[in-house]
Amino acid sequence: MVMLTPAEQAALARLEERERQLRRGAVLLRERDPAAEMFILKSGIMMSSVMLADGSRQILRFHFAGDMLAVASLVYNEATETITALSPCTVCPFERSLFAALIADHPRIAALVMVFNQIERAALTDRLAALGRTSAKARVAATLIELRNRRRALDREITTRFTLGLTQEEIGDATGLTAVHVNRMLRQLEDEGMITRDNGNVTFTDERALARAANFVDRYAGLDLGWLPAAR
Amino acid sequence: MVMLTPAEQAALARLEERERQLRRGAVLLRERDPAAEMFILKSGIMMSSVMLADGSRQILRFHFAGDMLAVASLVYNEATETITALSPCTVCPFERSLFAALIADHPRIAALVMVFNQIERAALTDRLAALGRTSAKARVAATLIELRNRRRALDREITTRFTLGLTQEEIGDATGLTAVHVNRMLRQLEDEGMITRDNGNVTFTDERALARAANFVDRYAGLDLGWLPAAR
DNA sequence: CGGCTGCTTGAATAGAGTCAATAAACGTGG
DNA sequence: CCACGTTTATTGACTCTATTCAAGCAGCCG
Repeated sequence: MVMLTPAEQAALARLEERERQLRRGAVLLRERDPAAEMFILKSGIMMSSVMLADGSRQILRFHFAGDMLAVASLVYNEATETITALSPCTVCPFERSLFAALIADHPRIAALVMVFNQIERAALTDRLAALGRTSAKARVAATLIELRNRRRALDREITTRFTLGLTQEEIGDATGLTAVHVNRMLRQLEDEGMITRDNGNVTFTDERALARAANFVDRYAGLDLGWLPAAR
Repeated sequence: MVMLTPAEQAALARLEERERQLRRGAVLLRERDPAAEMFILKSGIMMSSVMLADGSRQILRFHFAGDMLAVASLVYNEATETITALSPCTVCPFERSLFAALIADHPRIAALVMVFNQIERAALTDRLAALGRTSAKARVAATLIELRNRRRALDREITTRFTLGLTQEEIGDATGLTAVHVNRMLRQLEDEGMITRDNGNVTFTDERALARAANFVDRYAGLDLGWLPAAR
């Protein structure tokens, strides 16, 4: 989408010098723990979540390969979110000071980071609107579509069938529902012919209807990167 | 908090060369309209919101003096959010190309913009958790506290009494509730002795209890800006 | 085999929405 | 300054969506 100069590529590569493996369920960073590191997610799927006073959990975001994690470490001394592996993962940790140097030296990379910030902001506000103003069924449908799309972005083989990789409780924590109600909504989507399920996999059987049920908006359409500053 | 060099200050001042006045209710930017401008909010209170297919509205964020608006114009050709004045406002419009030049020339300002992005991200995720996992009463209480705090940040006179400046319907659109239910929750907070109300003003009579009811977290505590690159 | 964890379903309950009617506040033009 | 129309606030009665509680089942792993 955007061509990077060799110098820029080399600078980015420095962020990926170290690697760390995580098993499903492993916690990369826990809310309120001191944190001065950031991470690139190299492979696998992770999530970030927060815990509320009453012990309930809200999943904020799912992370896929290529995402930059714990960017809040730039600004906060303590982690604001818990980051957990949903599948076996590889992450590349780096110091925030290294990142600071990177954006000071490479304004175009700084600009690109802002681009991703804005895309993420759009994703968060879509979820906000979904939680505030859409039905349980719509939220579950939207979650299914988002998971499929992000998986598909990394693996062109994937079309209508994919591995969910989440428990129904996790879907509930992402959508603000109970696991029980998530189950009922999945059943309803199935009964209405929009999806079928077979142990952990979901198949979209009427994607049009599912997208309609989900109030889906594609945030990667309509991107415009023409404003980026010139390479240095 | 952070000292800017004269050159940096001058560069920032260029963003505020033009001014535009808005009346309450005026729309600065409408969702899906083409947009290549950004804005600094100089005075007044605004909100950004999205409209859903069924005509319901979700308010995403309230904006106060000093906020940068429509940052998504950096990345999207069409506005992703509607931005509306909640009081008489003054905004300073500028081209996104001017902003691109600014961050290319002044890495420290680029870094500061990222800081604000992250603070905003934290605010959005707090709201996400509130919508997903807290009761109607908690959401209304949290909204009251947020409005008071942001007003107080600009006007040290304000302590426990402040002007709401929002209709109950607007509070509902921010919290994902109906206006009717917002009314009931305000009444309940009043009956329980946490607030009192007099035409459009709210007074906190038991702030401790209100903060507890709201699950409140102060996101401006724990900031750490030591990582910022050196001035150039 | 036995003990998890996750999935499924039903019945009862609670929290928030809808509908409707009234009252109060506000704004505007005469 | 007042009258009138509009928006906003308030409250009650009823409905419905999602939660809670509970029980049974399936699959997986040591």
